[in-house]
Amino acid sequence: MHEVIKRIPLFSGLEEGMVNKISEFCRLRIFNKGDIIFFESEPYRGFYAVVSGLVKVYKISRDGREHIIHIIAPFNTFAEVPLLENLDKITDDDFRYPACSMAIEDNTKVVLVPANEFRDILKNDLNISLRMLSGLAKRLRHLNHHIEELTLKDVTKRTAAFLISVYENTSSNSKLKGSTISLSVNRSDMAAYLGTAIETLSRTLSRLQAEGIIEVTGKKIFIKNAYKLKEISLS
Amino acid sequence: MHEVIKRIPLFSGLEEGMVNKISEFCRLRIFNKGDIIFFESEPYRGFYAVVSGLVKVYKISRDGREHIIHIIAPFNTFAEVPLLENLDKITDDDFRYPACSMAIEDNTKVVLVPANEFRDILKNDLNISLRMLSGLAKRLRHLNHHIEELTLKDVTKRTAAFLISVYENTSSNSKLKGSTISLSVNRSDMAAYLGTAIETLSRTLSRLQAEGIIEVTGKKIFIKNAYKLKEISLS
DNA sequence: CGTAACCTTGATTAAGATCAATTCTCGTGG
DNA sequence: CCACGAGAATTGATCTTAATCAAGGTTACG
Repeated sequence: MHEVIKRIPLFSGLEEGMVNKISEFCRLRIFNKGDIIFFESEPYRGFYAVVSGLVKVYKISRDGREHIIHIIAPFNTFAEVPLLENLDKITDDDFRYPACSMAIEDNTKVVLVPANEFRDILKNDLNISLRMLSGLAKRLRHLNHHIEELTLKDVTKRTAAFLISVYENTSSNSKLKGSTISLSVNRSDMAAYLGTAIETLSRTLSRLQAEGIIEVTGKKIFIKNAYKLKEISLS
Repeated sequence: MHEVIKRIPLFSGLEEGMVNKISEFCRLRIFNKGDIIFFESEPYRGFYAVVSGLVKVYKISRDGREHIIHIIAPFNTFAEVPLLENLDKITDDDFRYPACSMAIEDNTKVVLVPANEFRDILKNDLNISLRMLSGLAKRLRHLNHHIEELTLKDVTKRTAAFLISVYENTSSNSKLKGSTISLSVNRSDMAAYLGTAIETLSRTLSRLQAEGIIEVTGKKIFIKNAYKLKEISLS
């Protein structure tokens, strides 16, 4: 556990004593694809850090539609909000998870950081508190961006932006010529993240392919014209 | 300035010395309706707290459509993200505001909290850092909720939810019988916040009126059936 | 009062959701 | 190794919501 904790940016670089202290009360949990990590409104236990695999955080509407708010990659944390909103409170009486989360890959490993124990540390450690601030600020920026995309861009632009972001985060060195990205999510999750229907996403990808910008083979997508794709995403 | 600073929740209850120190480098600014406080991409100076009046934080699309991310009421802060994202950095070289903001009432008073000076305080004061954490967490919850509304609910439900939230935050004691709320924003801003067009919003309000749920008179709206309105917002 | 900004209503259009039918993919067992 | 079947993805047809275009009506304020 010690080694795992050290790899989480929120904790990495802390002095050994502190890492040990934190490691003591954290718990490793393993989930398979489709397993629920927590439901919305479930009593709050603490926040999580993904160690390996992939996790989605999402909301479900009354009529069963799903919207994915975040897709959490390894070494990122999620579900800190209920903890931080109520730092004063001694007991966490009625805190609940504000969304659902689910593993979307088999053998997804996550660390549970229990609220009560961590709160005590946070309230006495400026360093950790500042790290959490940075983390939350990044999350806020991401959400702002997500809202901007959803409200000001159509499905084609959002799709292009999504592909470009995967493309740019895939650190392939030869980006000038086309390269292949491999999506870590299926169409259903991609659509739920982009705020559209599976069919609409499918059509959009087909159209981008017909226009010679990408080449789709299941979860592998060959980016033939990154420049044009970027142009679409920004328009 | 001292008295103003003390009324901002982020700072209230701090010891006098600290309040004085902060007051020293903050600057009060006054804007009229329609005045820009900052543009997107403008170099970052620091964050703001609204003292009186009303401020909107918004994004503009390429083709000129506007989406309002937040409407900031007195004594709340905005634009902290660039400060917090980069606490390590000594100089804030290339930090920019990630959205635009504008006063939407005449004589809107805001306090500018300069980034460099405040960063030094923040990095040495656990108390303030914890307060900022709570503030950001609340902001995150609000954004999550905003995204949920935008993606999972239609315009009618979003409008109902907006009216109900104004209704519930207006601490009129007699909520059982109908009561009148007075919107602080015009139709254009309300539509931009709800992610719809002015005309669609207007039609939606007319329909709710025709159904006997509300009674519209400009910015005054009489809530005739709060229960039904709430029901719509949740459906 | 007069004018400009704001709001409402009507008609039309467009984007995307939904319903329906194949087709594709991939893991499993024969 | 191949055939099968279930889930995933694509494609087509149609419908719905809300955006856009256009024209009046209201309100606020000098």
